[in-house]
Order: sequence, then C-alpha cells, then structure tokens
Amino acid sequence: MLLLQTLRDEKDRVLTGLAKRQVADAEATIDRIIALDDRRKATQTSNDEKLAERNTISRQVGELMKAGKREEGAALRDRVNEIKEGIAAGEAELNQIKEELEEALLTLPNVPHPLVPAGVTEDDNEVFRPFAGELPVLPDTAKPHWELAEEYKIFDLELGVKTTGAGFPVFTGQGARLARGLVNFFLDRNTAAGYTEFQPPLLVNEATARATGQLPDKEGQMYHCTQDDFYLIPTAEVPLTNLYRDVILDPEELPIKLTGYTPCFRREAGSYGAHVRGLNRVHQFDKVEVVQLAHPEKSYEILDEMVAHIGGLLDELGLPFRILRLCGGDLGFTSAMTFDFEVWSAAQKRWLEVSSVSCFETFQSNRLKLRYRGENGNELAHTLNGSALALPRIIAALLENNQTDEGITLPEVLHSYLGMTKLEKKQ
RNA sequence: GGAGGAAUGGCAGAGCGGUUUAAUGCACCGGUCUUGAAAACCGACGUGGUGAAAGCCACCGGGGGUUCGAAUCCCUCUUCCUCCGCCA
Repeated sequence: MLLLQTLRDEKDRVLTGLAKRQVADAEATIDRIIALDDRRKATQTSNDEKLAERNTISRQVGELMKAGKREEGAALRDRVNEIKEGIAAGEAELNQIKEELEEALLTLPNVPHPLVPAGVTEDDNEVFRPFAGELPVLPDTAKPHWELAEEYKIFDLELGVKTTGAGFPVFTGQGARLARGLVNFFLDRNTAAGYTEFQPPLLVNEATARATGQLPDKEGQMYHCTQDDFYLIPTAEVPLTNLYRDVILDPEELPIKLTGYTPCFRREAGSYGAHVRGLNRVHQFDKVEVVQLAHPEKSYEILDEMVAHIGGLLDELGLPFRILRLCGGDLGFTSAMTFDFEVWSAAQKRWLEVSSVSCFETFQSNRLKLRYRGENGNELAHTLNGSALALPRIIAALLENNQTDEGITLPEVLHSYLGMTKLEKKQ
C-alpha cells in the first residue's frame, strides 16, 4: 500500500510511475484519496475537541461529587450527555471515511522505480543480462522433460490426478530424491550467504495475506480454506515477511536475511494448453525463498546482491540463463522493480522462469508496520525477496539439457546430495 | 472437545470506577564523577493521529457494552498456561 504522504508530496512522480503500468484514472484516484484524507483530518480534529471537552467536564463532575456538590455535578452530567451524541456521530463518520480511504488506497499498485522500462506485456521486458555463452543444441531425438520423466520415473502426473487432480505432480524414486537434493543444496547455499533458515506455516490468516499484498490483489489465485478462513501460501514470502509484522527494529539489525523451503500452492485458474505441459505450470510446487529487510538507502544495492547470489546458484547447476528486468506492464502489483531469471530448456527450446527477485520499497512494510528506529523517529524499512530457487522448471531444464544416451548427467554440486552422478532409466 | 487461570510499555511488575499526565524495578540512551571502567548520582526513556509549536486525542490482547467518567465493571472473540479427553 502506498503512503498517503507520498501521494501528497510526490504526486507527479507517482503519476509518471503509474503511467508505466497503464493504471487507469490514476490521477482521479489520487485526488479522491487526498480529498478523503482531508475530510478524515477535519472530522478527527473536531471529534478530538469534543472528546477533550467531555474529559474536562467529567473530571469536574468527579471533583464536585467528591466535594458533595451533587446538584452541580448532575447539571454537568446532562451537558456531557449532549456532547456524547455528537461524539458517536463523529466516530461513525470517521470510520466510514477511513474505510473508503483504505479501499481506495488498496487499488493503487506500487510505483515502479525510474529504471523500470515502460511497456505493456512480457514482450516489452528488458533483457538485462543476456546469456553469454552458446545455447546447448540437442539432437532431434531429444525429448521434452515430461517424456523423460516417464522413462526415468522422475514424476507421475497420473498419480497426482488420482490423489488430487491435474497439476499436482507426484515425484517418485530418484525424482523425489532429486527434488530433496535440490532443496538441501539451495538451503545450504543460502545459509552460507548469511540467510537464517525458517520453517513457517503453510497456511496463513487473512491479516498476513493482506500485509504482503496478496489480498486483495490475488484473491482468486490462492487456495482458501473457508472453514477456518486460512489461505494456502502461494510463496514462502508471505509467512516469512510477516514474521516481522508490527516490529520496530534497531538500525544495526539491518539487513535481516531469511530463507525457507516451502511447498507453494497456486490455483492458476484459466491456464491450460501445450505451454503448461509437464512441470511448466503446476498447482503445487517446491520453492526455496530468500527475504531481506533492508535500510531504504541500501535496498537496491541489496537487490543487486540477491541477483548475484541467485545467478551463482544457476551457474553452479550449469544451467544457461538470462536475466530480465520486468517492464511496467508485467511488474507485479506490489513490486517497484523485479528481475526475472529464465533458464533455457533445450528440448522445448524456450526460456522458463525459475526465479523472480523484487524490491518492494515501503509498499509491503507500510501494511506490515515494519519499521526501524531512524534519525528522525521510526521509519519504514524496505522489503525484498526472491526465489532461490523454484524447483519444477529447474528440474525440467536439468532433465532436458543433460540427457545423453547413457542417462541424465547431474551437475557436480548435486552428486553428494543425491549420492549419484547421473539419473538412470527405469522399467 | 471439556474444566479452571491469565493477558498492562524492551523485560519484570503495581494498579480492581475519578491528581494514572500508566507507580516501581531492570535494561537501553545522554550526562556528572573517574586515568579508564564499575559503582553512585542526575536526566531522558512506548506507539499512532493532529498541529508551526504549545497542546489536544487515541491505544493497558481484539471487538462491543454499562457510566458524567473504564486499564479497572459486563458481554464476546483470540492467544497462552494448568488439568482432563482424543491423537501423529
């Protein structure tokens, strides 16, 4: 959620930024928000005056009663009763204004950073760092990962359909081991880079989902347990970042670095077709996430650091990748700048997104009330997060790119995690 | 699921209807003293709204109510603790 103060003080900058996202009626919305806030201030001030009067008179009543002047006290009591009616009306109006204000504020997405390119669709994203080497070229007999998965018994989509439904792959045998090995590899590397590991809940309440911005923006994207009003997390970002909701940090504690492995659940309503075959898009998948809470002056430096860290993971896995900077139109609702990592899937001959790294500036911390003690009072911290990494498409690329007649070779860093150097065909 | 108890500032812990502008202690911060440190002493010491400021207002787990006046009384929800039941 954007700060009211920003809308007032930097309206031009906000409008320029939101134009990159093609936000409709941005100026009208901002004007309405400021008008509502003016009303809020006026209403609250007049109500506070009534409250102050009530408090003063009530104190006098107390003194009169103590002094035994019951009749004078009773007269003042009647006066307070009149004031109380005004207070009740004022409070009702105030609450209504606040509700409208909140609702309007929630409709505005984050303001893109000046370096974010304008654009409408993913085709307008900036190739921030192209892949430097030669893309691997496979023989015509090369198979896509969903065919390899059957030959090598990596995962089984039919079993997932039986137990749950489409989009819930069941990893089997050496496939399950590969997934577990990757999770451990990622967690070990993240921990070595100074991130503290957490195992958060996979179900979150509404307040948590709102604080990081999944609600109300992505209402239909999350699985909702209506009986208990919990949401299944679409990413570990949600519980991990919310660990620091309503917290005031000492500046020396920054940056705070968190990592965690969780399954992620996404409804992906309306997605179907050839481009979602195999592991390309599923409803449940494993992901290791990194989160940082940063001083505002350091956040973009830290974003660079996170990009470098994730690039290092992909280098170690030997996967060809490129980095995109998302354009305004493709940028997530809550993000100010996002880099996407895409690995080359040699059999499908296409780029697959495996990580998204974002700086949210104060958009999340405003809702989270995540602050640090600054020079001039408490100030909102910046939040950042990124996938390090999401498993399914990593597995897809590893299977496809490394297929040989003798089996699927594994990158050296995984040998000790899996206890083998390659995957073998199974009957 | 059942019975009882509890929830107050970073922590501990008073307060049970009206000088509470939330006592006191510890921690933290500034200062005096000291060669330096400790001790001692002095001072500052929660969050938010509004305002140029003084000030005013709200917040004692959340919500609602009683009252001229609520941290304090009532209702309700949540969480934690103790015990019972069930259970991986």
